[in-house]
Amino acid sequence: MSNHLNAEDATPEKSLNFIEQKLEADLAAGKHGGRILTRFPPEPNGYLHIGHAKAICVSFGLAEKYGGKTNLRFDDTNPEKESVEYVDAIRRDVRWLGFEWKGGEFYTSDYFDRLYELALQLIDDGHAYVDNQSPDEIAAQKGAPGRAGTASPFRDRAPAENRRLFEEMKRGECEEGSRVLRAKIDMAHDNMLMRDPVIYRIKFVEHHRTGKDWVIYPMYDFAHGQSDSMEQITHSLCSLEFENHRPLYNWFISTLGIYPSEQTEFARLNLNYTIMSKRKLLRLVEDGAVDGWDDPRMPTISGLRRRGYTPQAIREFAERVGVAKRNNVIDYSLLEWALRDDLNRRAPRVMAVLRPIKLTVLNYPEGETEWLPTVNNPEDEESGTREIPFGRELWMEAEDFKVEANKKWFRLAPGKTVRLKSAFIVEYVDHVVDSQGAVTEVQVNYIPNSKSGQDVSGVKAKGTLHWVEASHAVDAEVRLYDRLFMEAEPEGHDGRDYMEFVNPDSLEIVSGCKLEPSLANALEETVYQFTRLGYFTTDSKYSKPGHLVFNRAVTLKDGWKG
RNA sequence: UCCCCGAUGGUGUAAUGGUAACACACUGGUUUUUGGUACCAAUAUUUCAGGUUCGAGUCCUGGUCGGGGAACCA
Repeated sequence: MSNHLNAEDATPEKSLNFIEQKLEADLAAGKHGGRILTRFPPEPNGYLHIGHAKAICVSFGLAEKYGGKTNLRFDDTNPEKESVEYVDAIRRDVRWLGFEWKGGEFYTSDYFDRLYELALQLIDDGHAYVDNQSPDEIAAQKGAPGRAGTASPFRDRAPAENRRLFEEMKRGECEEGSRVLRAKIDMAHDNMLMRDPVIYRIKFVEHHRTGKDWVIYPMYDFAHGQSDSMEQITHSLCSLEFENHRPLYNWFISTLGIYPSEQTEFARLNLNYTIMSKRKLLRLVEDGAVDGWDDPRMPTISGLRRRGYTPQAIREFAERVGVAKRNNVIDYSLLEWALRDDLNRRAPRVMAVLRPIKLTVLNYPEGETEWLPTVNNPEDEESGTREIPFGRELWMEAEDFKVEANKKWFRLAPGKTVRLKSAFIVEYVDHVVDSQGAVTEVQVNYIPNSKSGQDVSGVKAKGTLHWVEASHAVDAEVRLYDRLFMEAEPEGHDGRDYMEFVNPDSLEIVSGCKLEPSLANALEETVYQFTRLGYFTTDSKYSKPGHLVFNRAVTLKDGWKG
């Protein structure tokens, strides 16, 4: 191994994850003719979530890295739970993440004819049989881990009879549940999945693509590997839960003698304080615990998008999470870090006051306004400047004033002096309290020669506050979010339903917020930094020109331990 | 009870028989017209017991712990 201690420009070789290592080895060995073709195969029975985002980044990202392509394939073999709404949402989300399915768009349902032929081939070769037993009977004969199963009385039917019976199933001549087609493998196999798995079942259910054409549908195990094979997928990457399915995957491919796609499993993403199961997310939607699949608190891609997350942040997050075979639970803070890191560099800074109280500059002339220049983003020279109005009547954040404050308090309080961001230094004069004892107004004097950028006052102000000039302010509603679940692992409590842990305070709607005037024309899909408050974007569902609604994507990191 | 997989700081991920590293989080400091950012520093790691080897996180054996596995779901 070489080492580059003395080479200053030596970029450290980034180590490869185990799949990259396999890909490089396969490429070097000339496997698959040096071709890389992966696939992303969601079932259209729900919206994609952050866990899928990782899978997408892995399958699409790896193919991209090694000059290959990726297919998008909808694994639509169970018409009961699937719909075109989900198909459309999935296409939109993958594209939004920045990936194109250059290998093509496919549907397992497109292969129903071919799959049927393969089933016949299995039957003719004596590798499959029609079983007339009930689900309960079949289950009972499965045996148990460590205990062999027993053969179905129909296991040794002749191929010709099996073919006739299976054709009857296809023609819709049998009742649902009356027959299934089973692969004939080994009822004593250590892997329960190899104990003559059911591969076709009867369902008189209309399919969102094939309509009423079919009344028999292939099971996952009979459809997935063969679909991979038909598309000549070289590397079929999936999550660890399918490890037990790999022997079956390979059995069908070798028994059928079709293209040898290969399955490799990696650990799926788990995030704390949320859940990652389409079925469970669906329940949140159906029970009205959230405002749809794209509720900004949802870990769905569409929810994150509505919340203000960027594709870049999600992809960086997936990159940081890594690819390995060990089960993991990622800290939610890593996701937030990725967002802040991205937005810090790109988000325009603006000023907004969420919980306004009056800030009156006593020594500033009444009715006068001046426009002060301010930078759009200190991290980005090219973002330029804009002007914001300043006057006698301002709004300030209620929590930036305290009647009694100690030395560590940098904000406004009796005796304190602060800088108003991009404007002047002001010093406390007085404050007004209402009958409840709440402060409604703070009065200050400004120091005229302390103007931002040309400060010759010599006055030091420890703190800097955001503010908005009152006469030009724009009203808005702002939605603040907290984690959806109060428990780090809402699914990890035996005997307790995850719905019990839904955080009742995960949404806070704040109205009467005051924004600087430029925000009247806030752009959709632009995420702004509200100075000192966090990153916000207009809500795609509720925000309208006359009624602005902003979502807070994430707060700024708060280093103040006051 | 049987099969498969895994185990490295708080959380992830690397080290491919040769000095256990990187990121996030946490803590402290410097800079700062965002208590942000940036920068610096500090804390903290190989599941256990044997074995092979000059040398083991890595290989072998066994244990322990964790995950997955019996659906006419995917």
